Amino acid sequence: MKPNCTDVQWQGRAKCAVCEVRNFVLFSGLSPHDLDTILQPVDNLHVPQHAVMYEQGNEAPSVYTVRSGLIKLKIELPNGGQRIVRLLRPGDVAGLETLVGDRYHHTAIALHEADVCRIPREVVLHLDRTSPAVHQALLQRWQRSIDQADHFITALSTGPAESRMARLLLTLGCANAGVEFVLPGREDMGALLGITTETASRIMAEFRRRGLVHVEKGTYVDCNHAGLTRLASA
Amino acid sequence: MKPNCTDVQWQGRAKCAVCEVRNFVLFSGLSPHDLDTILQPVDNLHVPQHAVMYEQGNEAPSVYTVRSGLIKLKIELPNGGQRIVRLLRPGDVAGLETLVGDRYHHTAIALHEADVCRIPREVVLHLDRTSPAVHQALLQRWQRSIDQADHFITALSTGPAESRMARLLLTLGCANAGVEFVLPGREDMGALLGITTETASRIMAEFRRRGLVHVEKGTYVDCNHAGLTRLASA
DNA sequence: CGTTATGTTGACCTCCTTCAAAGGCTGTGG
DNA sequence: CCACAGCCTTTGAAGGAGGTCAACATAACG
Repeated sequence: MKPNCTDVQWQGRAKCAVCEVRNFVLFSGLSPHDLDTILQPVDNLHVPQHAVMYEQGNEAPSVYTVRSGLIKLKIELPNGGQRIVRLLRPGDVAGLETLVGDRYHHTAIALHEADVCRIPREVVLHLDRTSPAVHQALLQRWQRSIDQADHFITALSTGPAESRMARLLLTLGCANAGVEFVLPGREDMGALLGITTETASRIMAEFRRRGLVHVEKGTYVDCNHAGLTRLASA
Repeated sequence: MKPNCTDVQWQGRAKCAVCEVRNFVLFSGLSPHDLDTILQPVDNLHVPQHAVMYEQGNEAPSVYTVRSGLIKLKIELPNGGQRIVRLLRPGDVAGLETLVGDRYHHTAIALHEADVCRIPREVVLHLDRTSPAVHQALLQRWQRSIDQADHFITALSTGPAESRMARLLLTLGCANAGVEFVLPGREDMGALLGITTETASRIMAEFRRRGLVHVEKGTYVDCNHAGLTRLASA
């Protein structure tokens, strides 16, 4: 039996007042006092790579905000497969469906080691009612989810596999400079683009041969932004 | 020059108090008095088939609720093509992005003759702030958009074209009984599924040969629900 | 140092696109 | 009323893109 290193780990009560991405996330409109009193029940969690935050169909007691890392939201397909429908980065919110329903609609898994805050639905509902700023921020997150879903349809599910892969790399933050960014495994790429693992592998290999991407030492990726952009719009 | 029968036509001020789908749409929580006073600026519009309600990138002054008919939301692709990212039926809302931004994110076109109510963004924003019921209804519509987008990714953009087409027909309300429902043109089917018009045509022809659907006199469609369901989960 | 997941590559075949042409439906004008 | 144009749909043939199955390599991990 493996050491249980894929379990979500509790890091303690969140210290929202000093949170470095607070202005970025949901509670930018709250006063320091509100932060201390209202946000008591917020937990600060560390999510190791491949750990499951919550599962599709389960009771949904909490909303999560991403502080660092990368989270994938996937949906199980009737035929046993799976499809990733969203990628969440710092500042994004997961589990908003809890505000209008009682079940999670996706399974949330960390693609890359992440830190998240777990907020009970009641806290969010209360803030939504009492703080116009939080309310507005919520609407914005909701809209952001929609925009991202649209992007998955138009950019990652449309056209030949090669173009989609180029768009995925650009979406992941692929820049000319050797900026480190998370490169998902081939299987996840397949689930993101609606293609098979083998095809994902072939395309990545081809990109490497053509000098469109250089992968060094794991996740350190260097890529040809211009070349990928050309492919993306084909 | 054709008679301009594809322009959106003004039908007069909306009479929300007697609207037959009111309980279905946004304002189910309002008192009759509120309906009369607050909803003054709401217009009742008739949208002929193929008419454009609004266009992607344009200034977004209004939200629309669908009272009857079928609306498609499409996005222009960089390479000149287009992709339909959502289908709106009675009770659905279009243009919610106006509440957090100032541009429409899609082009909205009637797939089938429709009746809609046009509501100025300020009215919706005001009601969102003052009526908890409307506020909750708004959140639900937002979530519904997300669920539909997810459905487009998992059901209409995943797997072989034949399965996707089966899922599309089921999504459109294809039932065993000879229920009348709107059958989009082949080109729209292609834009819905991310396949070419020819492939859409071929698959529909094949479905007809196999007795999975019967099309009589235009839009009157009879289909084999069980058979389509089998294909859909393949 | 074997064992197991993950990535790569090849061969083959199916599915889908592309390009092209023909058929059918509708509206318009003679 | 018919002829014709225009649009949508259907169908064909050919080529390419991607799926499938299988073998192998590489890397992670006990």
